[in-house]
Amino acid sequence: MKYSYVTSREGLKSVEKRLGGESYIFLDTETVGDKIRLVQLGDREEVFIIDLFETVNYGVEFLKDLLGDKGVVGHNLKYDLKFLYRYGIEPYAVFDTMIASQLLGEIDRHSLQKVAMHYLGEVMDKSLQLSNWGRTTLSREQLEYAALDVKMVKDLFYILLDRLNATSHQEETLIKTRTSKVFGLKNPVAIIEMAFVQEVAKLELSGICVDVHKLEDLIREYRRKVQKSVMDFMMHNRVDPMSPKQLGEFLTNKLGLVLPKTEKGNISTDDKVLSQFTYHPTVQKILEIRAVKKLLDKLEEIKSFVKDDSVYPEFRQIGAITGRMSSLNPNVQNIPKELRGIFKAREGKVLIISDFSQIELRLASEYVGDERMIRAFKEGRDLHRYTASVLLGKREEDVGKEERQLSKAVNFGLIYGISARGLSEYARSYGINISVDDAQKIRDKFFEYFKSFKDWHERVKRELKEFGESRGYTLLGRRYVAHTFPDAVNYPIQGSGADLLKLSVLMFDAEIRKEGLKARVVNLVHDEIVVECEKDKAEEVKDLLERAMKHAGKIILKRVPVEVESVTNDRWLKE
DNA sequence: GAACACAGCG
DNA sequence: ACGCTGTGTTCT
Repeated sequence: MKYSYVTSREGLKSVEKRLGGESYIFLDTETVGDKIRLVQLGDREEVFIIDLFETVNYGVEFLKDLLGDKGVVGHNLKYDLKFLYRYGIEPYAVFDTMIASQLLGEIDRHSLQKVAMHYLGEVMDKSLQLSNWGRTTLSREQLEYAALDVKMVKDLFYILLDRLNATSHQEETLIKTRTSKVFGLKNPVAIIEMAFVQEVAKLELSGICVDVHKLEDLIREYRRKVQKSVMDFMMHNRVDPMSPKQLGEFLTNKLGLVLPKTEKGNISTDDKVLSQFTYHPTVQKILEIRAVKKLLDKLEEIKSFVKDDSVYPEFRQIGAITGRMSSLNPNVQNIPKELRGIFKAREGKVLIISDFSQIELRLASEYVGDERMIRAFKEGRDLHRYTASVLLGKREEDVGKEERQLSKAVNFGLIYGISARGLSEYARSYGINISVDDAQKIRDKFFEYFKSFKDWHERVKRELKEFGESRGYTLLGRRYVAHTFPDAVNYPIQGSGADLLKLSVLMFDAEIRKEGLKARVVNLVHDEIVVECEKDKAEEVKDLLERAMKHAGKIILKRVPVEVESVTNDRWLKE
């Protein structure tokens, strides 16, 4: 592959001449600390390696102009985009070969090395990746290495694009997007995932502001509490209450409790088990210590990642096999509700917190096409109450709190493939005692009424029996393969939820740009979007966010309406 | 360092 | 029960 090393204004001129007319180009970067050293740009035949240490300001200006109206193709572009955004460089559209490989699901690791091996049969030498990219004069080997990644991405692009387009799902609304037009991409899930790479890059750059004073106060308070309680407990019982093994033996041998076994044969001491023995003050003490300890752990996790009053979590765009994102360092998707108040809007700003109500049940009824449930949603009914009235043969207004709770379990059970035994156990944890037989009757009644769910479950069971797997697509066309019944009923629903959230964020971003407003997404939690914006724009941004979510809802769900609930607050609390 | 138990969220 | 991640203990 031909490459040239560009270190001057004249060099950039010839890059402009060569690439200026392209609608998309192949891109990679090599970075040193928080700076970009090289930006490699290529077309089908040639690679230009632009040295930003040599071309400094005018190099950056050049890239802003060049990429502003172009698509870029790269591998793991979130990484490159975060650097480019910091320089004010923003490509018009994005195609990521790593995401493409993840969507195709043919391999389970997606480094450029692995993807190139699988789709091209190429062996890549990565030994120069960690070489010194900060040295004044780069070696010939380093430049060749820098050019090679771009060549590999180019070869992969055409193959992956074809493979993604080879699926049948189409969605007119999405075919009109930048991503689709620039790359000729027609697969709707790929269209949203490619565009979403830019959203994740921005999300990671935004971070979330933390009330550090409050955080530190709470840590001090909880640490004192835990230390004292653990000391007391050990003095009295000569057992470490934080050790499940010691605790299991102690509770069985000294207190005479009959505890169930875990899968591996250990004595189970989890909260669910212990909560049945709360009449015992020692057990109560253990539960109290744990309750404080788990909060303390979470606070310390957050604190360890604070940098000038914010945390900057990493988000994995396709973190779960269903297509959901995951979050880490710190994980901001599992913050206990009572601690969310330590996250706040930055000075002069507010947070807008919007979520979809009962979204999985809505998606499930759309997915299976259950006429009765769809009608109930259209009529704006309280679904759990409605189900209870059906199951118990009562009027909706006569359904009690516990009865509604039981129906909630049944409704969720549909999505998770619950058994009669599972339902009976679940009900017990809510203080409702029903036998396995009764649970079976309730289940039967549910399926008799919501017939499409029965057909669905039977179809899935048949597929599993016959083929050992159940394959299918989410509402937007995301592929999945499941090997167990619970997976097979859960994946399409959870996956459709992921489709919906991602599309919502994209539509919000598009609207924000169109209106020339400033607002940024600071957290995403499966069915919830948290946005930060100036106080005096809060109303406008909130309306826009709700409209975007509802619009996305209409695209993903053709028959079932979605409902969105929003709160504006200076902290991450729904009050 | 891996495996397990536990616990938080949707 | 389905999907995740983090912490701590225990074992190899």
